[in-house]
Amino acid sequence: MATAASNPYSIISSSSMVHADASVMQQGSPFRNHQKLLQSDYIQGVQSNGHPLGHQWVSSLAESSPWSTSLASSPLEQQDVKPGREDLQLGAIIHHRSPHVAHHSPHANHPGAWGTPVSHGTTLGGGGQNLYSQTGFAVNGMHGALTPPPPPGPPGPQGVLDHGDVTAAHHCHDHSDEETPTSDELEQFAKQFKQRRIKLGFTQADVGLALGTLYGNVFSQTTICRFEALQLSFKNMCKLKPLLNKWLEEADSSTGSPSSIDKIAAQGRKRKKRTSIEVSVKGVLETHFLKCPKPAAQEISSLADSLQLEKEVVRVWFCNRRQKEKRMTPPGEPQGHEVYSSHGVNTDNSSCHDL
DNA sequence: ATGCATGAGTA
DNA sequence: ACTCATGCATA
Repeated sequence: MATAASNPYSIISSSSMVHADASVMQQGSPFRNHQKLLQSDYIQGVQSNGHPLGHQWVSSLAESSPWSTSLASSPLEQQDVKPGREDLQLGAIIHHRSPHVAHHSPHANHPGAWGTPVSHGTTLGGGGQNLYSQTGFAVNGMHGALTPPPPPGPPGPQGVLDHGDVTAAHHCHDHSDEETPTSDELEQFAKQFKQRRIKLGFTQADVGLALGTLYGNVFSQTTICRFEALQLSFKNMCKLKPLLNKWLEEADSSTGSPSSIDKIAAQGRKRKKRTSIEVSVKGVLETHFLKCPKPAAQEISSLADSLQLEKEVVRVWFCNRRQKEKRMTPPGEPQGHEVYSSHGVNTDNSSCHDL
């Protein structure tokens, strides 16, 4: 009975055969002062021909993540090292980094330097790809023949995005970091990255696509956004940083290397419609989360029953909640500059029994 | 920018 | 079944 409040998997067969040319890509607009009406920047899923290029990017990078291991409070979470298995995916165009095994970092970082004044209302998020089959973007707006975004004139109107070094601007950030960066470095890099990205006139989505075009790893606007906002795990940040760093160099120099056009086809995937959970229900869930972040299966069932939600929805909610809590920007807390030494995410598997 | 969702890898 | 990386769809 509880399965009534959800829609079945929406079968969207909107195979919009937009024969729109790639020139419609307006991503190269110098400046989108009009922060509105561009929610669909490139909804023209240029699928001139469905290249059945089926390949997947398995990017399972595992690096040591000295995150909360400084205060001798966390034994370890997912410390795992799998040396040497990065770009053996689809024969990527380039091979970066060397599979150095076990590079433990001295991690002089403190797990409490993650305060970052992110979340400004820049709101130039490009929006999203509304198609399940996002295929062949012929060429990116990088140095393609399309739209080299002219650098905007405004001399640094983004005052807030400026450097806000905690101590001093002394560390040379021109290192091609082969090593695990510290939290501070990541934070600093993220800020600078966003700043430069905006200056260059690229959207987060553009960057994600460019990464795919350049290195074979496509990322969505979401990921880029979360990177800039430091809303990823330390490990994840470390993984993405080199890629974004390279992109910065490329975008900056924009040397005349004809970008390789290797594109990926998309695999049709029917996704469940996003369930909207009412605020009141969310409140209940949060309350339960505080009591027990890891409820047992049966408890989830009963919870779902009382809330009239699918069990799966509740389960996923808790999973996402835990992830959110693990991220560096604690939920509900205004990203200021506060040191939080206690990441009270109890990792114990003890499920609270409350029936 | 973020909420809900998927899936690979793992315990 | 969980974690973790990632993203579609949405606010």
